Amino acid sequence: MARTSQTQLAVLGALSIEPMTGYRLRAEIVQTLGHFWRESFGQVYPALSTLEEAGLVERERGDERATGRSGNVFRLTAAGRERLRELLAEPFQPPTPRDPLLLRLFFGHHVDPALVRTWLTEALVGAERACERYDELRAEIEREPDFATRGVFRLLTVSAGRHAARARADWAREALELLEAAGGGRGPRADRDR
Amino acid sequence: MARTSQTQLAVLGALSIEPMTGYRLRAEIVQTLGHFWRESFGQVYPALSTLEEAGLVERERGDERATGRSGNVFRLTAAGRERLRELLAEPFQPPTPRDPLLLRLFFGHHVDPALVRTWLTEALVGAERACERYDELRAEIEREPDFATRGVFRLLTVSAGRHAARARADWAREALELLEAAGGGRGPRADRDR
DNA sequence: TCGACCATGTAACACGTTACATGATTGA
DNA sequence: TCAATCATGTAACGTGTTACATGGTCGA
Repeated sequence: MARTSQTQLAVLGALSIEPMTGYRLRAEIVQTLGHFWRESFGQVYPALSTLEEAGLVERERGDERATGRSGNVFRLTAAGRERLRELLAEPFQPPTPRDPLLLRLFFGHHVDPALVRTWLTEALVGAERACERYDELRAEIEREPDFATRGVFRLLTVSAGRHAARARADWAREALELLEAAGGGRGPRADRDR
Repeated sequence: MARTSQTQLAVLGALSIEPMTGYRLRAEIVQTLGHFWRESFGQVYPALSTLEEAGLVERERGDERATGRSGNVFRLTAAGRERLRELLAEPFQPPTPRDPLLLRLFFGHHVDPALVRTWLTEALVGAERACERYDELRAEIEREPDFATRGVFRLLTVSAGRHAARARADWAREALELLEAAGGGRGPRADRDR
């Protein structure tokens, strides 16, 4: 139940900014919420139908003939806006994430040290790049006209990403240094423990 | 395919440390990998059966009568150990996580500023507590006997959690200050935009 | 006219959680 | 003897991804 509403929350939220087609909705989610959220077409379209049945969004057909036209524009109804506020007010708990890098790293003694270094280097580079993108994003947002209303909150989500990326980069660098110091750094040496 | 192997990887990895029952396996995953991984019983038992059929793990019955005995102990076979190395060597890509707090925060202008402050305060407190737990964990690991082999890698995963928690706490504090400064800090004031 | 992109939807499948049914062992 | 904990497994459900089928529009 808490889970079901997550997609609805994202969809209602996105439509609260502007009415759009399902296709564009998905694109906006990728573009704007992309660094902390994701939805696939397979979720967006069914969600829109469900929300329509519940009277939370309205479909405006661009044209009436056959299937495959210039797109249905969905807009929030008053009930939908109310529902959005309700969902936002509901309690939520962050799920323990699954981090594939850490899972592998935990069993790092089973693999070639060079591979472990590759993992960490990739993580480092990725995190550094993410940092830069967040800085650019921040600059963009500060230039935007609607800064006073939504801008602050958007900025906060970017800042969260920035902090996380910075931390990840720092960690990866430290980890590389620590492995170097621990002496596992020289040459491939797969273990034969136990 | 990449996904299916994730659970197998976790199970094989855990069994590479020590043979155990499904129940204990799950408990170890919660305890030891808990800050970056999770598996439910509903996944662990089927995974064990699958792995057994594939000859990657062996089941040792504690006792032969009826169902519900003192438990089946599973141990890695040679093939299982090989498979673990294979899985570890396979490429992987970290999925975009879904952060329910950031999703809500992004639409924060729709809700009472006091609620937003609650969200951030909870995030701050939670992250600070996590930091402390990570520090304790580090101390524990450094005292352990098998530090030389697995210890380093375990330490790295703890350090990753520590960095992430620290970053989250810093971010939450900054966010609270920023909202305070932005003047949204005084009294409930739900928006009536658009 | 052709490819890129906009657009809609579904079906199959993979992944994961929760709840339930069942029973043994152990220590208070 | 009673509760807690160890232990096994499944069934139902919900969530989420991928691939496919289909067609419109628009600019090169």
